[in-house]
Amino acid sequence: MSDTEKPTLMVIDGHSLAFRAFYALPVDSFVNREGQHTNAIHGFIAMLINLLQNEKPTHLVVAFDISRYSFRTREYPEYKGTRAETPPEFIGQVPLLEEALKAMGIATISKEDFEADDILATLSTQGADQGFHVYVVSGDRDSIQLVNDTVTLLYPNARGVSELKRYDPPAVLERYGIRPEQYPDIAALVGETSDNLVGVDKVGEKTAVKWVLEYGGLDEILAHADEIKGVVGEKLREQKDRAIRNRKLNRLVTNVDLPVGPKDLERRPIDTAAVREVFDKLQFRTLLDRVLKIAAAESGGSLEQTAATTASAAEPPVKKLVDEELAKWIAAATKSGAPLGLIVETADGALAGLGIATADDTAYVPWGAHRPDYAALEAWLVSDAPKHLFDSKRAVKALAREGITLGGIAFDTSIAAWLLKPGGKVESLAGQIYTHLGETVIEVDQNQLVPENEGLSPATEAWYVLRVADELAGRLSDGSKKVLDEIELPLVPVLARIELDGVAVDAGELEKLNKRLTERAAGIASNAFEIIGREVNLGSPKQLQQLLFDELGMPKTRATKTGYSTDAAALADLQDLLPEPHPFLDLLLQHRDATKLKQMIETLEREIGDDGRIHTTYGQVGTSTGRISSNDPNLQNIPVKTAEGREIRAAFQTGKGFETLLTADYSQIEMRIMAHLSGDAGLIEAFNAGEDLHRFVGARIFGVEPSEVTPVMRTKVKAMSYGLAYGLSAFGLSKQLRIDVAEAKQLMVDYFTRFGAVRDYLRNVVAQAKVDGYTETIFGRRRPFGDLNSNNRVLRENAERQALNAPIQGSAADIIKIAMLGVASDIREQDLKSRMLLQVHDELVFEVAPGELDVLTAIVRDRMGHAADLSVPLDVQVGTGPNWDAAAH
DNA sequence: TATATAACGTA
DNA sequence: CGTACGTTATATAC
Repeated sequence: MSDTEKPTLMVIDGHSLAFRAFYALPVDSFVNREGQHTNAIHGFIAMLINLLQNEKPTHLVVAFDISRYSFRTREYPEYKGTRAETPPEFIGQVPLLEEALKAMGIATISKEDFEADDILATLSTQGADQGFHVYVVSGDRDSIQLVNDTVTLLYPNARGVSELKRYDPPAVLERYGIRPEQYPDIAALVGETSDNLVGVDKVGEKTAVKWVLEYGGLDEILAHADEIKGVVGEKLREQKDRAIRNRKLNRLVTNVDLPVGPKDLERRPIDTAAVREVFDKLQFRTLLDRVLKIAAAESGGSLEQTAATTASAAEPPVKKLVDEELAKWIAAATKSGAPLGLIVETADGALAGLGIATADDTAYVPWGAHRPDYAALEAWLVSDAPKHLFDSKRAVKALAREGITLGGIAFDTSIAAWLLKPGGKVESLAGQIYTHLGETVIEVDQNQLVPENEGLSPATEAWYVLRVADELAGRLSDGSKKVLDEIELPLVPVLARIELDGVAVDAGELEKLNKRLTERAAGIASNAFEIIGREVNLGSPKQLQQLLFDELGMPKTRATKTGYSTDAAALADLQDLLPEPHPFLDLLLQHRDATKLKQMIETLEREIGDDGRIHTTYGQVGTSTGRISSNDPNLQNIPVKTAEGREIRAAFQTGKGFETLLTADYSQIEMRIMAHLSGDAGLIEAFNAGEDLHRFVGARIFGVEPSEVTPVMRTKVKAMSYGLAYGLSAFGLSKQLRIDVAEAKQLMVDYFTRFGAVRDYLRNVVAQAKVDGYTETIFGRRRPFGDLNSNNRVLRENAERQALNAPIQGSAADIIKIAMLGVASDIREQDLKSRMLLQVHDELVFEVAPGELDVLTAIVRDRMGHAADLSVPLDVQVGTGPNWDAAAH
């Protein structure tokens, strides 16, 4: 058998290389979405891939230590005794690595009472005997003793595991000047710090090598110990026991009784599905590509062929269809009643074409100026015939602009992916294809004016949507499916309608306010500059820090990542710490106030459309709790607290042809949800009493009559109540109320004495989430958590507060969404002209058509008030007025 | 030219 | 050391 035909056995020391990788790669750069560190796994797999490609082992195994105890620690308890505690970030990585290896078809092995090195020694010896060429991959120098003509050691260099140095006998000779089997003698004399094996004093590598070369080996050296002169000789004679002990411990066992031999370790095929799953969990995209490539190459075909076989089918060719052909195609495609994939191609928001797909056929419909006969298509679009979409709201809007009301929205891959992983990255379709199908498609760079590559046809995209939808649907829990079907999908057209309608804004009012603020800001700035004797950029925290803390020498309050905070709270603290208030600080705050409002106004002005209205975009898939968000512009953070801020709000007005604005908001919805979820009798009574909540609670806590609750008491109780749902601490409460921690603590104690079930509930939510790994809203919306059992206190406690808050905030989000659906449905059925304009988490704003105020008010009260059946009533406050501010109550 | 940070508006 | 968002200007890294 010639050397090239020899099978190659590769045995890898799992722990030592995972550890090397751990220290070679930055911990913080490799954290998956669950907060699990993955740097060691990443480094290990990357190394392994290189080994597979370069060395092409036919037989492969990774050996792991079972624990840090072995026969060696029994014989010599100090062995490896200096090893520090395992770094917390390393914990958990080995089991995941083993999982990844399993998916890759790579055997792992471990043996009670032995170290991985002994397994390496045994298998490499057996392998050499059985005609293998053997590679030993280890970060433990003791493995050098295994090297011979058929056994090569691959040893990581100082730079980590990306490069492995190859040690064959000549390389060992060059590095150490000895034969491989002599290495343990050297190590025995010198000692091994990492194993806590102390060597002979004064003997270093050079001396040890010299002796070994002179006498042949440790036994011979000790036999001739008397001949060795000087202090080293003395030490050797004194401490020869150390060397003997070391030599005993560093001799690797070559006859460990293993359940498998080299021949059993033939590489198995890579399980691409399992690899996808594990690597997805680890978020190893690049590595996944590389492994799949190897899998493709190894399964005999080219990558393309393999991709095609792993896919359920190859992309069907795209047919461009119009008129009669299109009508026929649709008739055939819809015959079975199975859902079709639908992609609405847009150019600047306008409809440009449609891609439609069945499981094995696709069609593209151009939507140019000329569209002779699309009746069949339009009928299908409007019908209830099920359609699966990606980003359905965008599609609904584009079609609505063409006068087509899309019906049958049966699935949206964006929403489904979000429900599975709320708060996760919102992916493009190409991203979803990659993440959920593991296939790579060409993606057009949205930032490029003239794209250099052509993306998929919308028709092909529609085909992929069907496949992604199948994949996602299978992973939705029953609760999530219900949330998707009964809340999120029906909400799509409602939100689309709100966005299309927009809200009327008085640009003139905004302009006037802007002018006033501009002058004000300039005045404040020049006053401020005069006080400090120079100009600074008041909008630059950096320059402010320089001025306040360096030049003016003011006391530093809260630290930030890059220095010290100059935010409003910090400046207030600062003002208190100074012997007398510094006028600059006050001016700075006023300036911030004015410029902030100014910026907001300018943003809004830019967003006013040709119709004189602002059309925000609602984000249905961005938040981690289930709320919707608003952007371009954000209409959920329009000022309300200050008088000047409310002037901005007042610029949102009743549009032409409408009678008034109507606002409706839930009062204390989160507290009500807490009362419901906790079943706290006191809190439930508070809400049923119909009295001012904070007054009622204050009376209980302070033991007075409701009428005797002072404003200070009420403020404290209010802060406590609101803080509850956020996981507020005594420290935070004291900070907010500017009282001492002891008083805050007492307040909390008193609160929970009266409302103990609330505390029990909040505790239980977190405890349950720790077990389940997720929280659930009243309606079954889930939010997963990874850090609840983290060893990192900051991560864990953050996750705990999030878990505590999620069911409360999320249930409130569910409730207002259900209310929106109800109101929209009634408006539609009663054919009202009034319309919903805004949603601000617990508030809805409507534009009321002439004569519809009473009926709309009734609908809104009813639908909002009965959106959920809680053990406390849902109180809805309604107000009307010519503008948003005036309509508040 | 893109990304991070600090700050601040809302519920 | 209180949850959930989006937007801005400035500063920094590229």
